[in-house]
Amino acid sequence: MASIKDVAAQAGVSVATVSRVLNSHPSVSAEARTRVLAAVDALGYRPNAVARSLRTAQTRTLGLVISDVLNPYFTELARFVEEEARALGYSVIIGNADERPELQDHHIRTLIDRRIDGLLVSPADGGSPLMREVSLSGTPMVFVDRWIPGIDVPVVRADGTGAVKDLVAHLHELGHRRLAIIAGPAATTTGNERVEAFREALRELGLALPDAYIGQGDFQAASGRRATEGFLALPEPPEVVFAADNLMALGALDAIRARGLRVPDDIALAAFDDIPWFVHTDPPITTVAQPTAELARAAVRALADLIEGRTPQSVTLPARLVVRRSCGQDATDQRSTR
Amino acid sequence: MASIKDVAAQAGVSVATVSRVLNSHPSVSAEARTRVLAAVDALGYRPNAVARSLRTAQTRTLGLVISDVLNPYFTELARFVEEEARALGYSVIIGNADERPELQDHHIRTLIDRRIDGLLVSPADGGSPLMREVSLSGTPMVFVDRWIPGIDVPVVRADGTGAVKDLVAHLHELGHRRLAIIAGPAATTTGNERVEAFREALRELGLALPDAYIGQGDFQAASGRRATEGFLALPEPPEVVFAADNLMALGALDAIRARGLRVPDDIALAAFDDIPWFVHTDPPITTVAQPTAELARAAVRALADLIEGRTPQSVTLPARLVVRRSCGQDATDQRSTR
DNA sequence: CTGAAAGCGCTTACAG
DNA sequence: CTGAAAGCGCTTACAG
Repeated sequence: MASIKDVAAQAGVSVATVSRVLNSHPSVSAEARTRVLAAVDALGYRPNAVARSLRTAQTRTLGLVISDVLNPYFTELARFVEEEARALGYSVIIGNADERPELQDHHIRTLIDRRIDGLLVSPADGGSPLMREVSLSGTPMVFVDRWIPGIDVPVVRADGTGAVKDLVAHLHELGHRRLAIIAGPAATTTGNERVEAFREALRELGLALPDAYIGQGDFQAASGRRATEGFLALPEPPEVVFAADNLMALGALDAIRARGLRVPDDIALAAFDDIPWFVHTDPPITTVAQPTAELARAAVRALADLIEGRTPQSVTLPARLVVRRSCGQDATDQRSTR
Repeated sequence: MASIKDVAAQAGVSVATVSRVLNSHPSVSAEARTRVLAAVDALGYRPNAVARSLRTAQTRTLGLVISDVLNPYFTELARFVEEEARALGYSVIIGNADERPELQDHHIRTLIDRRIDGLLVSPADGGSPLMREVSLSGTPMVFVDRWIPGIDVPVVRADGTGAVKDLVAHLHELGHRRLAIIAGPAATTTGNERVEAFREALRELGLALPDAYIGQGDFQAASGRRATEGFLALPEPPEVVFAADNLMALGALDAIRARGLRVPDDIALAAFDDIPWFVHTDPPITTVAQPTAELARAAVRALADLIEGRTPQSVTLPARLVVRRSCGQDATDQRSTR
């Protein structure tokens, strides 16, 4: 592969001049510029990003550590993150933690070793010592979706409180009184917040959330299945199951089917996170939808601000309720809402 | 961030010795090793991967260019690719082409500029000049899933011929005679092969595949919707629609629902690519499943072989039919197959 | 076993 | 406007 030296030789100038042309430095004669550009073209020269990074101490690369790529919510988030980063001139390297703290740390390590300019993370757990260390070390860092109390970095996330309240009101209107939730890991903020929003919304309607109606999940399908099996084995099973993410909802559906029950006739189901497939499940699933694209964009912008020395903003965007048919519907409202 | 110089100073040795310890070079005294390790620990030193890459001319990084991350098939592929790569000591950087050739080229460029050790690609189109150039330039490269005739690199893919034949036999048994397909882009190998396998299977049963029953899609949901609308508007609509990937099947479902028709009573539906949600759609969808994990592993191994100077192997793995309920079922076979 | 030195491919103050 | 030189943080032949 041709190096800057080859280009300099071919153009009959110094490597300094080649570098100036490549970086559009103003003080280069038109003639030198032409000769360099011709040489670049002739040799098919491409600057070595590794060398450039070593010299400039910046990689124009962002690290994105997400808890589970297979979760469509995070896949979508990752896609929009890359899109916005590209628009701002950054590449992004994704690290998938598979909801495993040690894998998360592995990726953070690797990313830091590669000297990424900044880190976007949706922590898989309550936060490892490494994550705290990284934030303290001055590496620009932003939390997206999930965050860790006590680590002082900008947070870009959705607030589901209002939407969960709307959901509970919707369920109440449909006559449901025994509502259960499959929670995410207690160590994650989203795991907690969704349960608390749910509990609070129930309380306002004078409904209780007994412990037996709180299933402990880990945002993965299998845990949704297990939790739902637990609910169904109860002497008085709930009338509604609310899964705190889309994968646990998938598991819940599995469990309900396996029991030979039907949604919403035998039991209602709602989920957090809207995904394209929810329109086509049997029945279409009522969900709390997050503004994924906007979250991704705001997170990237906050990180770029931090990297480039501007003041970053924490952002909280509201989630919203999308009513479909999985919780039942009353006779007066036969239209299905997309 | 501490550099190798700091470690050397702290340990009272030269940077050469530090480097040797870090790379477990045999000829280092036990005492020097201890001192270096202690210094590394004290300083929290991590080698700068950028500098190391510049010096060694290798990045221990693989590039993976996929045509669409939002397609669950590719998401899963990417996940397993990263897993296997990690096991072999490589990181992977994913480039998402969104089925757009120019975006694909952008990612290939960026990846090459970063001097990745090898490139895994599932081409979004018939292959750009750039892709050919890269393969010729000696950059280790392997095609996965899709490939480009005339570019001589190892190919790791699934062969759907047998499974498509099984599918067509299944459809024929259920009494279906008018079968349509939503094809992928003609420029992609998977786009072509699936149509050809389908056509051939029909031919063997004495059935024709009229042009009107071949919808042109692009592996995205919207195209599946359009193609299906076209089929349904035909004077004699097909009895079965076979979508050549899972996203077009999603679009087909959209179109069928919008028309107020039901699957499989009014029209049957089958798809290529199995994904977890197909179990929970209404009805569960009959598909041709690819051995995604095995494909990913074989592709990474082939690429590592190429990079490390061994002889890589092209691999073709069979896909298999998974029968569910979206094509109807006869009275004697009431069990639903997972 | 160890260190001084060269060099990977760039960028950038410095001097002219 | 231009070039020689230093230096980013490593690794590794070479000499001892």
